[in-house]
Amino acid sequence: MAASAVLNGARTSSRISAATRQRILKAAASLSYRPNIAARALANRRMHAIGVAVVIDGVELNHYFLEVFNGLLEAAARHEQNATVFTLHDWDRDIARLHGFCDGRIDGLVLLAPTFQRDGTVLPTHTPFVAIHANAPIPKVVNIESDEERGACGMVRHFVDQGHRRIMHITGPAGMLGTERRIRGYQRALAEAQIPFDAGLMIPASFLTAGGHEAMGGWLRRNAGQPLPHAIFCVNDNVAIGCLEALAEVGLRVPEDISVAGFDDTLVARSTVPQLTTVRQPLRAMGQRAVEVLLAKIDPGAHKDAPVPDQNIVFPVELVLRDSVAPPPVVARLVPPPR
Amino acid sequence: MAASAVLNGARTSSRISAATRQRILKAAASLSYRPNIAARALANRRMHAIGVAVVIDGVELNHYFLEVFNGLLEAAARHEQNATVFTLHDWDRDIARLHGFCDGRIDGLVLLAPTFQRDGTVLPTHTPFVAIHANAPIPKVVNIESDEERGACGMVRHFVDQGHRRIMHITGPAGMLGTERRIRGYQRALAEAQIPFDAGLMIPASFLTAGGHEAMGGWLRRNAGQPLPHAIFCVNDNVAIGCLEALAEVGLRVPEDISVAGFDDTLVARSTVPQLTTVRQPLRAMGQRAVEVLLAKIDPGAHKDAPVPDQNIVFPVELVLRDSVAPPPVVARLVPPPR
DNA sequence: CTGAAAGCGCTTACAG
DNA sequence: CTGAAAGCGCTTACAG
Repeated sequence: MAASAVLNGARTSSRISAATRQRILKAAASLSYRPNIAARALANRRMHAIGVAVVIDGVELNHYFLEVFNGLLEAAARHEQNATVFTLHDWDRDIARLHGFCDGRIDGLVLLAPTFQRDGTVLPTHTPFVAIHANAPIPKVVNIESDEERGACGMVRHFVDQGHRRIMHITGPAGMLGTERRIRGYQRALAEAQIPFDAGLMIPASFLTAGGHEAMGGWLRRNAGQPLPHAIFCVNDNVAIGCLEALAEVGLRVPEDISVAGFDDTLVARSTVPQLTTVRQPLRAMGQRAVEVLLAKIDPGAHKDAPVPDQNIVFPVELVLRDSVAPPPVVARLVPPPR
Repeated sequence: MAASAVLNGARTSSRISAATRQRILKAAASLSYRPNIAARALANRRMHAIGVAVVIDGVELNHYFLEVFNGLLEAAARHEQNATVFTLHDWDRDIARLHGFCDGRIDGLVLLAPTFQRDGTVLPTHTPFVAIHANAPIPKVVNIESDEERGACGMVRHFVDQGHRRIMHITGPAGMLGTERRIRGYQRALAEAQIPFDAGLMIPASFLTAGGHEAMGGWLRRNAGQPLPHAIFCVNDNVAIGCLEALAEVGLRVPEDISVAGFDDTLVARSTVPQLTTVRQPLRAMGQRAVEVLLAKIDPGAHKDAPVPDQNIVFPVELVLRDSVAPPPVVARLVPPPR
């Protein structure tokens, strides 16, 4: 008991005499004592570890994940928590594995961009959860999101301010909340500018670079000789990069011939040529906040200053103006023939 | 005892009658029993978790980490292990934290690109380790590396085959093994081609995109009007991207005016314009192998088919030829003035 | 085939 | 101020 009290610092109120304290410290040092975390966890019911569940397919660099994950790791380290990663293949199919993770090895779990399709998914009880970018509300789980509609609307407004009228939108997969919110923002900005919505200028992709490449490349092939859009708003930075690739393949210059914008402001947005104008989501801060909310949920007593919010947390977004957007060319361009 | 035997499958040899087996199974189901991992770990001395220690500064996207980490996660999942990430700031300063991690929460630890500078660093005993891309030998720790010197040599040979003679090398930080091995390969290929080594064509950078950008940008500014190199071999893909940025800033085209190659073949190498010619290290496979070696070290009995090797594991590298290398221009170029 | 018992290494009332 | 004791939820000889 005395050893436990001394070695754990002032966590307990019992008073230990200086003499025995020294005796214990010396013994611990000479034995190079290290507490066993499993035993401590068993007694405490606290692992000081949080889990992060995420779908990683490994096909393409997931910059989104890396940014959020960095934030999670930072916040976890700051609060002396470990972070353990659970990779899933599919949110619905792997729901059983999710239950398996909640066997005491973690104190709480961050669901990173969960897309449960089945209604009434039963999450493990007794394990606190928090979600980031959840695709649909999850009962009793706070979701951390950003004001994507406003971001999309702001970017399209920026296009309009630059003089663009024929504005294309490369969307994400159908049925995704992020996809829908961007479309709403896109349409709202068009309506404000009294630009009629043209369904032919909205083409679906995935969230991947390859998807953006295919979507844009295909459209260019099908529309050779037709008027080129003035500007393209892409559902995220990866898709924007794929779009840049497809445009480069037919010899179009960005932003001289056509403007392109992304969404997210992952670190790649700065390493494209030209650097990408995009909508910044504070992904790292969102990851940090997720950890803080989760810890408050795990131990409300220790986090009275920052209690668990009773509704979703919406982070603001901001436009990041770089080099991939410029006023449209004076002479309207046509789609060049495939090379 | 019976419950444990039944619920753990055939792990033990004791025979349980079908009747009690059913009774146990039914009870477990009706209670929706989940074993507590901490208690199991305490009894077993096995957490079924491996740790990954890595320095992440968070300033720049670490594609290298993401690739290796993906391999680690895949292999860990395949062997039913969790992977928990420990982020360090500095290998030497955080050695105490490293000891702290070895408190039973993990069964073994992967050191990802450790750079211990102090000699005789004392790693925790009783915890199995494996290293990837260690900067120096660590006693009793298998290191997983690749044949970087051969890769560097091969890439510079490729330059020579294309007709390049003035070949620049943007190196990594001094004192790093990876830096030195690439320099050795670079110099060997030059010697083979009887191209005299020119110290003015070897400029140091970091491992980061910003480092490549600065190094190349600075050199171009200092050498305006001088002959331009034919080709540039960069210490890794990130640096190559920074180099591409700096070249674009002064209006140089790759590969028409100058050729550029990277090293690693991280996924970004395919998303630059032009796509990057580079040396492929099988980073994902190296991550996977690290897990396998570690598991064999943790439990040699269960891995008799793949015992722990008694020396370092060296993966082969290969040249990946994309679009950033071409024969040099017919008319020699000069370094353009800064814009 | 079955189950009582000890032990894994901690923490925490609780009684001196 | 101090320390014996029970308990966290498992596993594993061991004795019936």
